[in-house]
Amino acid sequence: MRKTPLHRRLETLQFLEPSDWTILDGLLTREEQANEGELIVLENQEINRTRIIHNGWAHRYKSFQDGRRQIINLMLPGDIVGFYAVMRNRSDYGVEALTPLEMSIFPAADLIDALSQAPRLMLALSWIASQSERILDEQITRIGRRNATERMAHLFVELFLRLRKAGIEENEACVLPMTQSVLADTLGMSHVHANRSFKSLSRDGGASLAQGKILLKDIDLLAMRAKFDASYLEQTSLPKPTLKAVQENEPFD
Amino acid sequence: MRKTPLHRRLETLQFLEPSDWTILDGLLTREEQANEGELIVLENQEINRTRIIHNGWAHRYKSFQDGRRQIINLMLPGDIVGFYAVMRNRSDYGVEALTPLEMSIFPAADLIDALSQAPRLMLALSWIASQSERILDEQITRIGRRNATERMAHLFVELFLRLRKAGIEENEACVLPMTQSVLADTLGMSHVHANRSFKSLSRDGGASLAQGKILLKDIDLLAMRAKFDASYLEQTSLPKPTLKAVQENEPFD
DNA sequence: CGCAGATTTGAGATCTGTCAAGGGATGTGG
DNA sequence: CCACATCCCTTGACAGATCTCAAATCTGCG
Repeated sequence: MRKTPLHRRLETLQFLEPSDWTILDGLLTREEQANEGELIVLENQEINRTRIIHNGWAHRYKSFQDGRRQIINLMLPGDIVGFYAVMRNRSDYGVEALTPLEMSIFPAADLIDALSQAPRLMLALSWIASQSERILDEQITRIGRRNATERMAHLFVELFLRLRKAGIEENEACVLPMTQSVLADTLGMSHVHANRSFKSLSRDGGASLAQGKILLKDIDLLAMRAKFDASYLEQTSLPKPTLKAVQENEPFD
Repeated sequence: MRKTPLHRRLETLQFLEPSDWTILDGLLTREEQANEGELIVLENQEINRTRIIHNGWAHRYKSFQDGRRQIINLMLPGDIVGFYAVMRNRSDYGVEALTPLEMSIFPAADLIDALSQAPRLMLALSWIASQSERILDEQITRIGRRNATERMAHLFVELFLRLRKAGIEENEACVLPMTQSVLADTLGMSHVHANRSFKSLSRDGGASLAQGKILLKDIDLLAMRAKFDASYLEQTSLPKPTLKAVQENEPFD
């Protein structure tokens, strides 16, 4: 099995044993592709598949009857789509490809089987799940308590760092394949205001537009404008007590 | 072991076997109390305990150096605090008691042990975790794409329904133990504007104030003002394929 | 009573949204 | 190669929502 961004994220844990990798790779046998703009998951539709993104971007969104749309999270290589799919009979969100996508796909129930067999894998994938949850936390904080430019700069820095962690090269991580409307729906603002905020960032030299793509030019500058604190994304290893706990029970202090 | 709100939530699944309940109760042996205003979890501090709320309210928040604060989620009876604590060495958020609290507390690593022993329990608690994630999704959508009054009405209805699912009686579920400043920090607005929005809801008879508590008076009315769609909270049972999958492997169609 | 914290209100400043229109790039068909 | 359509970006003007500041009122409590 080739090394996917998910592999790279999990490798940094230095925690899984060969048998765990084998079980993981057992899940990643079937591939799926999608075209730009394709809907991978439909809102309010049954879901029973889990996907791992190997290449390309997608977004997870909710839409209103009156046309409003909120993008909840951007899904990057190494992210899991429908981790909890087996626990729910309907999807409360949609997922749409922002670029052509390469993914693995498997029945969500297989995940449960794999995790019951391999506690370390369970821990490792829960670690991924916990990261997604922290990213949602930060999205809430960003939208709730930051103004438009801060919000945008903050998102840019987050995306850059997430891409790096998935093993995407720095120069590739600086190109965001999204329109300003997508940006607006992610940040909870109008596309007109998103444009004004973006212009403000590009005037400073933090970002620019090239071939219809957003280019991040000065991450440090963006981080400063966003008052960025990276701690919610940092995690190089599982804490020691955890590592022990998978082998043997730990006494309660 | 007495029947806690968590028990009641899990019971509705009609899915756990006696042995699972035993393992769960094994986790819930040690109790912890907290006073109103007490900090249960400190921001940027080590965490290695998981808590189950049995009684009372708390909130999970992030704060900025300049004093801004965003409440990410309100934690109610039956909710789990620090489900992923074992996977991270530091907490990215704080948790503060909004009322006196009764909780169970145990080392986060014990959760892993319990879940490795009991796949059905793993599934059941993941189901709880997936609900929290959907609630975060909705919080993002609420803050990102709803105006102030819609936001507030929407939160009120969500809280009412969450409390009901945790087995809290309807009349008790209509009393929210939070100030308008807490409400404002939850909804990402200023406390002044929160007050104006609240007044607008109370003028219509949807809510009112009594003894410093927010009283929900007409849930249907609030739901209408919020254009509330309850699907993200609904889930009476696990889908059939899942139930099967825990016993035996399921063929991939 | 008097304090501390919570709610309420007004006024003005600021931010953000809406509407409307123009410009630029890209792709398609003639 | 041009005409045209489409999608995206950009801008201005104005309306509306929300924030900030400041002060008044209210409430529970010692």
